[in-house]
Amino acid sequence: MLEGMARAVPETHGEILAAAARRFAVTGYKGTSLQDIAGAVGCSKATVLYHFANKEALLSELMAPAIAVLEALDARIAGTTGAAAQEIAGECFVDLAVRFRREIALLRGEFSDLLQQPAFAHIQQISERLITAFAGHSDRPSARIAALVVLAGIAETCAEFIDIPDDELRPALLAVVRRALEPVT
Amino acid sequence: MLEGMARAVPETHGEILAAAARRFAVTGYKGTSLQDIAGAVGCSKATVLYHFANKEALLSELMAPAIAVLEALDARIAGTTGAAAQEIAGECFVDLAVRFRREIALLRGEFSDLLQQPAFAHIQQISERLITAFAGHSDRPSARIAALVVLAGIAETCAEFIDIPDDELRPALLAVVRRALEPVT
DNA sequence: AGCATGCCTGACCGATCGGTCAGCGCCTGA
DNA sequence: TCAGGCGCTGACCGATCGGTCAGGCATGCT
Repeated sequence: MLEGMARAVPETHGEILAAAARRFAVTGYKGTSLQDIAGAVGCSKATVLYHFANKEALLSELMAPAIAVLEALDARIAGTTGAAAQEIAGECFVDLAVRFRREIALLRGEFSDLLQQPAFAHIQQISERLITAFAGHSDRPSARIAALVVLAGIAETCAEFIDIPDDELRPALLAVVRRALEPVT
Repeated sequence: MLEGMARAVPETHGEILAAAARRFAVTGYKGTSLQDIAGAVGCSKATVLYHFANKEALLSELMAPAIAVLEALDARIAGTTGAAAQEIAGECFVDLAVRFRREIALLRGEFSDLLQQPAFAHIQQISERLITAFAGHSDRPSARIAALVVLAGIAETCAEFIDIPDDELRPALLAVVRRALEPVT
């Protein structure tokens, strides 16, 4: 059974995944039909649904790595408070957003819709904790507003700048975060 | 023919417009069907299409005031440069975003899609000029990145905080803008 | 009375969506 | 040699979308 042996042909699963990632990033999740993906791969729509139980399963598998890192981020900021929380959350989130630009791009605007699905239910809580960290655990509304501006702004900006190199995007974003967040009293 | 006379019944046009604004702000443009709107008003889908040529016409009429103010903003920032451009653009845009929160909310994520339509074609150019102004007309990539973070962050935040009073949201946003934008060299 | 006009509607249309299903060809192990 | 599973497909399904259309029902003018 030599499991190291190269399997001859069947890389369709991965091809579908890659094509879906490309199409979702441009047209969004709802805006991309299974037909579109199948066409990009060069197979039939039925083949897509042979490799993935349904459209949502495709999305889940596509988002899995990003979600794993997001959960790691959540654990990382769990014990922090004040200015340290702001700094650590800023660094980690910018890193995540830059790395997973494509995954963020495909959620454009559908974020709140897709979040409703049970598969992504806990992400809502994580983003809530992220905002709290960005606000330096301050109760002041202005702190929370600044936190949301930064969070949403970074996400949108990463989705927009998909082509420029990471090394250019990351430090610029980090600088914005450090400037924009309200200093803890 | 006494044109001042109160017309007896027919306020359906306005009711449809109001209901559409409410539904769009929650479900988005693409996510809201003409059925939904008709149901909210209490009339048939055919009635909606009797008062409006098509779905896009409904959106256009809904967005008209916001677009008018946006164009005024564009004219206002036309002759500015450097730090003055940042300050004026910031004040005007925050004002616009807060006032037209609902209109912004209904574009959530569909912004880039709807922008393609000829009716909103020039908005793309306006937002381009807005980013340039936020960047203080600097060519540095980091300045443009900061500008986009601020622009997108404000829009998203306004769409999120639809309930809190203007007087609370506006100053907080202005403070973030002044902090976040990269100082002109 | 008769006619026109404005507002509204149910029925219907073609297109597209996500998803199902029976069955095809092909490779492989017994 | 042949049975069986794997990858894949075209045809099809019900639902929903935006949009059309002929006609109903008042109201008001002549």
